[in-house]
Amino acid sequence: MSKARQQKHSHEIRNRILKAAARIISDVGVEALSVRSIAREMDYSAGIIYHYFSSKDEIIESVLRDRYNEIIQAITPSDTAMPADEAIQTSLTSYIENALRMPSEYNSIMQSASQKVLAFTSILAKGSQKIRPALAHLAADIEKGIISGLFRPIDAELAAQAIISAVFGLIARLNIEKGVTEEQKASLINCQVELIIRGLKA
Amino acid sequence: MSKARQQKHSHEIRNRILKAAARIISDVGVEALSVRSIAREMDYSAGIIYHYFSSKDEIIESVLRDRYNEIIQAITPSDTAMPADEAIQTSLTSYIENALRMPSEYNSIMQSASQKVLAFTSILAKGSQKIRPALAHLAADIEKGIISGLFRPIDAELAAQAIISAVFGLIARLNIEKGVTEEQKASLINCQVELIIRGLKA
Amino acid sequence: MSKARQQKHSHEIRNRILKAAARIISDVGVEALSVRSIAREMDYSAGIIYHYFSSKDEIIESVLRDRYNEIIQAITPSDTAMPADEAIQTSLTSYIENALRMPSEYNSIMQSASQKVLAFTSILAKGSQKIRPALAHLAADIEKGIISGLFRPIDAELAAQAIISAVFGLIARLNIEKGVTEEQKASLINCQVELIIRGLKA
Amino acid sequence: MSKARQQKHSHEIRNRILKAAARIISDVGVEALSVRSIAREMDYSAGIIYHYFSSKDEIIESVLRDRYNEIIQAITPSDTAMPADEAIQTSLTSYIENALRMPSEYNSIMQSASQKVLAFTSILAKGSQKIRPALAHLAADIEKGIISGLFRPIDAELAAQAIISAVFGLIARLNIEKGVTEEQKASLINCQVELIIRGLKA
DNA sequence: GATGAATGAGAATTCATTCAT
DNA sequence: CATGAATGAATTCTCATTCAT
Repeated sequence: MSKARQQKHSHEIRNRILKAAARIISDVGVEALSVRSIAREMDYSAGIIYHYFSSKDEIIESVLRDRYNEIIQAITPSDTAMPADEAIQTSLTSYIENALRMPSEYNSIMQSASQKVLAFTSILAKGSQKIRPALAHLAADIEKGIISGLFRPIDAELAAQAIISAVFGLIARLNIEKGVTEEQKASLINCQVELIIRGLKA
Repeated sequence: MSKARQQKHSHEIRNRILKAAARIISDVGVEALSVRSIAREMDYSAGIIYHYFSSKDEIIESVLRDRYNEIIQAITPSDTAMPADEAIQTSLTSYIENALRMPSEYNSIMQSASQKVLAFTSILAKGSQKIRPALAHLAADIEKGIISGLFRPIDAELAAQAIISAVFGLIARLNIEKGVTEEQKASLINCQVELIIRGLKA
Repeated sequence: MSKARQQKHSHEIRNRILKAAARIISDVGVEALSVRSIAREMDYSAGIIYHYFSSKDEIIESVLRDRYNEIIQAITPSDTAMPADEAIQTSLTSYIENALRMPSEYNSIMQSASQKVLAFTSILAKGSQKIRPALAHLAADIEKGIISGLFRPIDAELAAQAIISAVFGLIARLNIEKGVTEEQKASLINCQVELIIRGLKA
Repeated sequence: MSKARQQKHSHEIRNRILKAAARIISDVGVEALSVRSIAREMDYSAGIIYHYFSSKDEIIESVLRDRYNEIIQAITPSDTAMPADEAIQTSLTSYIENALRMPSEYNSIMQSASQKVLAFTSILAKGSQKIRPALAHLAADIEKGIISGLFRPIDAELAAQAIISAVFGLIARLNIEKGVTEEQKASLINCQVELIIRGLKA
């Protein structure tokens, strides 16, 4: 095999491992993920996994990072023409929808205290917007609202952090409490998003 | 030993077990709590724990329930004279302070999907205020604000649910992200609480 | 308390322990009998049991001995007027009925290889009839049959041993195989008893 | 290692596990068999056993089934020329001999009330000969005897069930009662087999 | 006489990881 | 590259027994 083909093959296997792990995490949660379960899912032996990853944690981290990126890509720079309040509402709503689509993963990601995971999930430190695009986008929208006079003057990054945390809280609880009706879910989401946006208003 | 003294002794051991469990949960989290670790912490044999509790889960549940009660007791019926916005600010702030004082426990409690734990932590279902005093108190304060004209008309229970979720989200992230300065913490809390209260205003 | 009363009391407690143990063995089998389960059943502490018995095995042995005696008392010296075949049929049938009434105990007794239990259950050694009344009675009936010309000449003790073993085998299997209908049970018993008696006939 | 060799190796280990388990069962009985004891016997770690078997029960069942098959293969369709009484005597005698060669296993098998084991040991239900070859063979021999006029008319399956139970009873007791001399053993076996065959005769 | 605390050994099972082949 | 054998430590829980009080 040529070096290129080998690398491609190697890459493929890595992906299969990640896919298998993702499926398991999605189905039964990170806690129930075992290296053997990945192997079983792939129809491979458990040992081989250590050829591609140095530990189970590395796999988990990789899966969670991917999912995280999928989820936060809902928060993107808004159409410049769109008023800030609408832009934020749109962003938050689709972020929430994304997150609710992968409950197990979202909670695993956002509740993880692992250094590796925090490396891409931490948002609260001052200046975090410099390394967290989603935070930066949200802060930018807030800033836009302030400039346009729609929102009251406020530290935009701080507000963005508080808002993302709030939204995270609602999603996390919705993912944990199983018995909530779809209708109630929608009401809660609306209520919280409205609360946030009104809270920003001048 | 007299019966009384024996009972006292028994009660003490139970407490020591709970304390040890609480310490471990606080140090390394519920996931890492094992019956053996409790025994080790107490310098006892593992078996004896089953003299006092019928299962590990019973211990966990007991610890978490206790901590939960400590934390939510911050949200109590407010002074009738106090304006609703102030009352809510006070409640939320001391709730947050309580929760930040036991980071590991708070997160364990609020992130637990166990039926036993959800039995006292679930808040999102419609009508939850009937069984959740803290939720009821918060909703009552919101209602008071609406009646007094301070707040806009809104479904008080729904708003209370959205607010508690929001606050939970911030606390949970603060507990997870270790490197946040105290100053930044305070700013975030202020910012979120203000956002919420302004969001309620008429 | 007078010495006599004390002894009486002590005797009563012993009996309560045995009763409790008997009930548990009957309900869930010897394997599932634990000292603690006895204590629970009696509403006493586990420790006290060791005041009255030196070990769990001693209790088991005592219970099994009692039950054994109840069961084999079906095999008693027959009415001298009754023909040997009838006498044996009567004996065996009521022995079987007794045994089927306490399935768990009977199997525990007869399947026990413990020295203590074998001390009263062993029947196969040559000369066992000298120490095993039931065996002696059965052998006597066989002898009677031989003398009366009803049965062929045969070593009566040996035949008695073979017969009791045969009957034990049927009972044991009936106790183990749960799905056998009452009708089938009766047929099997009849069939075996008839086989035995015809086998003895001249 | 080649695939073939590996498979062979794997097969060998499985066999070693089964052998070790069989040895322990033979020495101390099924009740005392533990996964750890197997591992100890093999000088292996306990965990590895779960590489080859999914549970302790699977091992037990496998051992018992194997032994059972070895034992009952004594009861096979008889030479058509041989008279029924001789055929049955031969069958039963070699069945007994087989069983006495593995006392502990035989008793474990026949005294087991586990569903898994009963799946191949139950014989008493009406119609069992359809699924139990040994029973069918014995019933066939009885039938042959009836047709040839050697035996009295009798429900052949029922008789076969009663007979196997009888023989089981004798074997079980012989296995339990250790002190019986070889001579006495032989006498008892002869006596019982003769009793049975005479019991069948016309 | 009676309690209940306490131990220590035992049970089955699972798992991440390593490594010879 | 890939396998599967193997380990060792971990898990919860049960139990007979002892003993101070």
